[in-house]
Amino acid sequence: MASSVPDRLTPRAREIVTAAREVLESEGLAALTMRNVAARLGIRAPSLYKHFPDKDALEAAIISDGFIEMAAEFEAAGAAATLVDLAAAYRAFARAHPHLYRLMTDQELRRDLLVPGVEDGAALPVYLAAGEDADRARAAWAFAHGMTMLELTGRFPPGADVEAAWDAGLRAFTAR
Amino acid sequence: MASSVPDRLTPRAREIVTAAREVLESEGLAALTMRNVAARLGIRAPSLYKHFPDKDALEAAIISDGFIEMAAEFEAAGAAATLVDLAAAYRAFARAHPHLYRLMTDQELRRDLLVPGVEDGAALPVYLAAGEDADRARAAWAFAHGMTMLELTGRFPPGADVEAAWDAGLRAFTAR
DNA sequence: GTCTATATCAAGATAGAC
DNA sequence: GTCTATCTTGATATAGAC
Repeated sequence: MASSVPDRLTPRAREIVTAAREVLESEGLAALTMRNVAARLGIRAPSLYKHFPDKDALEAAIISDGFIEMAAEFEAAGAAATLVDLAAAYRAFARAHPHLYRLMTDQELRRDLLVPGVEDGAALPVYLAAGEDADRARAAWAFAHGMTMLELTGRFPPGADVEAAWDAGLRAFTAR
Repeated sequence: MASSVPDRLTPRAREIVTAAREVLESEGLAALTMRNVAARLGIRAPSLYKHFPDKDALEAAIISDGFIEMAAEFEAAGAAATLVDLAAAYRAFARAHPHLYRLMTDQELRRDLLVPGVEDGAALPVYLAAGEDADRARAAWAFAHGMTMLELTGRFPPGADVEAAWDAGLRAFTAR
């Protein structure tokens, strides 16, 4: 069933965000330029500025979508999802969208440009799964983020058992 | 007491690395350009290419130094250092040299350009402190890296108790 | 070891016409 | 909503003289 929630963006702006997302995911962050986004739509870069004030605004639109989708993945894990469940969803999201993940998490965040509430929407399930212990939730998030980044950047040595490292960390965080 | 180990670099190359390191640490990764490095030495960018084949080689020299210094910090924590001790040293290093830390850890690593062994030299103390359990060592590293990056990029919400999050994670990893 | 001159490329953004 | 033309800036790197 299709969603009937009205889009926060105009139809043309939505097309631009879609194109930008495609450029990002297929060619990486360095390729996310106004020229490349425009080219994917068959237009010229200056035309984009009639729909977004600058590149930061376009990036923020992509990032907001990312948080909304991440929150949806967490919700799909169920209201009773454990930290282990959420870690699996988190890792799957990052592996499915590695460049988007880095855009969302690996730099300063222009919160003033985001759709209000999207960051909290993704964080809340983790907080709940951590027994409403904010410190534990942040530590578990840091572990997942660290594993994800080291995995995405190829920092573990060749032959390292990444699955086993995830398991070892999750065991630590869920031991009693 | 001064070290008597002969430098792997020529004297002029060492001066260039020092200048590059100063640019990086004081102005950030985006400012680490051949022009800026040269300017700090009072020369022009093309002159640098008589000492380093390209920018990647210069960056690799900085990164190699970083690993050597990180290993030295771990050694200063003693042969019986625990994961908690090493985490404190790791965090202190990252906070003292945030831009260097990101250069070292937050991207693909050109291992072919590094001084051989420097990466392992920094990793070994963690492996030992983790009871020679490679999976546990990698998980603990990921936690420390994730906390460090989230801290450096300002991703925790204002008012978050970062110390408490570190403690919560370290407690998890050292619980029995 | 450093210089000038230059090649090459590419980025974000604006003005103003259509 | 898109265009062309342009501004401004700045990056890595090479050739060849001194």
